[in-house]
Amino acid sequence: MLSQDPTKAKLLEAAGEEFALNGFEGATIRAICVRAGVNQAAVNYHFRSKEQLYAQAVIAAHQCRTHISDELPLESLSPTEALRLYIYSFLKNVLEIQTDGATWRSELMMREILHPTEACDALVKESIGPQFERLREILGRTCPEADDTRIHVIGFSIVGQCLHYKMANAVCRRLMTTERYDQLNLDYLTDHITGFTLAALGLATPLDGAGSPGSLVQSASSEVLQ
Amino acid sequence: MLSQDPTKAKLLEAAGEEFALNGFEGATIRAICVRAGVNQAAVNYHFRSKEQLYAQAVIAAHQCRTHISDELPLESLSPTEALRLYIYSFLKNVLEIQTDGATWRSELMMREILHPTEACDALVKESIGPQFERLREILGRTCPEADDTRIHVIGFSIVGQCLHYKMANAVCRRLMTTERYDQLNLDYLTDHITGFTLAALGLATPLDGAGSPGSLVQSASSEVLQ
Amino acid sequence: MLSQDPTKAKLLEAAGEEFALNGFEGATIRAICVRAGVNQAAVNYHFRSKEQLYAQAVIAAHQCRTHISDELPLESLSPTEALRLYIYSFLKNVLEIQTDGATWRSELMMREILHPTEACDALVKESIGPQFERLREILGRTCPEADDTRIHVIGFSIVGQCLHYKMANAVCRRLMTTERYDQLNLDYLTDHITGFTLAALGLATPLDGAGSPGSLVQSASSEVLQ
Amino acid sequence: MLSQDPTKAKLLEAAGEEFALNGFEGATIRAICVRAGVNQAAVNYHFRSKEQLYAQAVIAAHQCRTHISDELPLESLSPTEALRLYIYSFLKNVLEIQTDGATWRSELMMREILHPTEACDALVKESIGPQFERLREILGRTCPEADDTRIHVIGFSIVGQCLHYKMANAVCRRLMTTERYDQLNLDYLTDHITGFTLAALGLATPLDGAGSPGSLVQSASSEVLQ
DNA sequence: AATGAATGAGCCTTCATTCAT
DNA sequence: GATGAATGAAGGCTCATTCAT
Repeated sequence: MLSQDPTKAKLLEAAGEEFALNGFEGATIRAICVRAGVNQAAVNYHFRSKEQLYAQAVIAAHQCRTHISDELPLESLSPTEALRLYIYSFLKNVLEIQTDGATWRSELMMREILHPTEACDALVKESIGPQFERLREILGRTCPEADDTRIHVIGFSIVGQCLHYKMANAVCRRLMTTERYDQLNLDYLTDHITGFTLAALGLATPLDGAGSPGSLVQSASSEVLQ
Repeated sequence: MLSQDPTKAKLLEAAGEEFALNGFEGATIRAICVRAGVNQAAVNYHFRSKEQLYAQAVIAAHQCRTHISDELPLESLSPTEALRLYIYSFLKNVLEIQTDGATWRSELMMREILHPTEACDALVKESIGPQFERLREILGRTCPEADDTRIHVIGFSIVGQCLHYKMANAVCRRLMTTERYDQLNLDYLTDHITGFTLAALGLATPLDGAGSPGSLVQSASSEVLQ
Repeated sequence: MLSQDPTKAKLLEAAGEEFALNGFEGATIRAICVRAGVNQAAVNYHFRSKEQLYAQAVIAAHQCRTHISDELPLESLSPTEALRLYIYSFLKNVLEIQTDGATWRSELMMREILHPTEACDALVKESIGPQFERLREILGRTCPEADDTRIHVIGFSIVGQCLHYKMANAVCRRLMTTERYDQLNLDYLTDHITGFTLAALGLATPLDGAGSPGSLVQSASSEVLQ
Repeated sequence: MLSQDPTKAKLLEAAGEEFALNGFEGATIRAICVRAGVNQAAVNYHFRSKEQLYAQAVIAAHQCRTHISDELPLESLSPTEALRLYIYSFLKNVLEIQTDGATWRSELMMREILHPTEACDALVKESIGPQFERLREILGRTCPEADDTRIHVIGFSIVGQCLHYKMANAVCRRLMTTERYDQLNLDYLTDHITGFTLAALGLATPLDGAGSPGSLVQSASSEVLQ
């Protein structure tokens, strides 16, 4: 999928995992090559340096992610339904409740977002940008009178709410009791963020804390946050 | 304030800046000691290891931050006003539009939040926890019917919106034109997040994008995001 | 001339330049192949190893040099004239005041002379030896009573004087002012070494420093040492 | 003598030997440290890099050499005697027929002379320059009418003759039979070069090859060239 | 209490070489 | 015959740490 060359592909995969786990400085070429099962000199042969391997790994990682735009028929839904579906899909991606259970792609992206390198441009252009564009389309339909800047900050409010559970996961866990924290599964968070947002946009009744709106999405999984 | 020992204090300050700038692995003891103007062996002498220096530096850093709870008389305000003041204060802290212009304390906290170490417990207990508790008090008054879990996720929604401009700053910048990005100063963001949140809670009219509610806080500064 | 195989020839040429410039250890196979415009594996394919490439390059290099014995009709000259012509020709070769301006062949020979490898035998046998033999013939005519050992050391005295300006060029330059150093062109050195040698052999009046003997060789060039 | 610091001194000594033996590129820091019996990281601690270690080693090496100017009372001798003594001393130094038998200092100097680095300036200024100055003083007395340039080239003729047996030793050996080469001991070469030079300067009868002038210097050694 | 010197481990990179095609 | 891919070994260097003072 990424490359016909098995060595290069193995290296990108292994590098992604190591960089996600230990960061750029913390990861070592030796560990990457051991994980990939290739010779240590292969990194400098296929990529010129550790830096370039990192950049390529980041780009390769997000190219493997499932894009929301690919799987969601947002146009055929009402804005309300589309928004809920978007948030659900975004959360699922972020919390990486996915098929293969590989959690490192999101980790790598979070690192890149917080401390951008030269790979950030490509990441935004090819992955984050199009994904955010889908959100702006939805919001454009729900808030026809908002200007472009306001559409952006509304989008950021939505994305920020979702990403918080990835970025500040450790803090969230420590701020709650274990029992309460365990309630924060995908459905609960989807309901909350969707309800919060729709109410803010005037598309639903404000939160009163009495109950949660029914979930539009049938989800068999109720995994808690990792 | 940090320590009676000048060498130790200098070391903690220098370590905080280096760790914030380069991360734990990227920062070197040599650079820290050069910055602090002390001998390289001093780190292992005063602290036992690089790890412990990092932990102490994190704790020392957030002890210097101005706590919202210290400066805001939230009890004497209406819930709406208190919330706006909280968001304003939080954003100002996060965006580090502060007196000394030292941006490294927030950087260090973001690193610790995203990749928690043993210092995370102390950070939450002594700094983030009390701060979040103030928010929960405000929310408890505005949403008397919400249970504790819901109070938490509402709090996370607020905090997540604010932190997004710190965490994903590089991405936000790339998703907008420079002109629009430059609009996102402290006042604008305070207005937006406050309005978004109040509407979600039924304390204000929903956003329609037509205009921004007037600012409760008189702010002389209109600094854009760094 | 060197080889029918164009790849092999290009490799030898490129290797000679790289080895001359950086020495055996300093030169890399990659740089040689880049310069030759061939694949990196070609060296180990055509030659067995870096060592053998070096040896072949040294031999190939001195095979391209113009031999004094080829261009000088020493037999038809008086011993005095022959000696002057030999010294002139030797100096010209050493100082590499030549047509193509390629200075690397002499460099390579100097390296081999100072730190002989297995290529030294061939170098002496095929290039230096015959050239020295011509000098011995001349000296045999001027010093008929000298034994073979003395002929050798007289020859070494002549060659040593000439080579000094190649070998210790950097030192000579630093021992003189720039103006005086610039006087040391081919004619001046030919006159000096010839006069010095002829006087030592009783074939001319001793040096008194008053002036230089007229040059037998008409030289249009007055290049200074490089 | 070089330094009070034992590690630094050991390192300079070992580095000199390794660099003399294998050249800058060929010598490895590991071998140097093994020879010096110190840790490999000591090189980067005391000197900043391999380059600077090399430069310091060259300077340190020639500072240990016995200066002709220190041991020869040239002023009390006739010019002829002084010249012979100078040549004898120079040859002894070059051929390194010395007490400790350490041949590496001359080797290192030859390398630096042929391929000068930044250490060359110091080498000329502190070691070669003063030594050559003594020769110029002697020549100034024997050739009162020669200008400065001519004094220099006469000096180069003398030094060139001597150095040839060091620089081109391998070639000399190959150009002669072993029996004849073995005749070239210190006395023989001193006699030859002195006679050759004195005759060239009109201070002795020209060479006729019949015999060698008696040696002024009583030498117990008759070592052949190494 | 504090420091210059020294160290073992490990880093990234480059080397000459070989392999599979 | 010739080459892109891959490799084991070693390179110089930097790291956090410890030692002796």
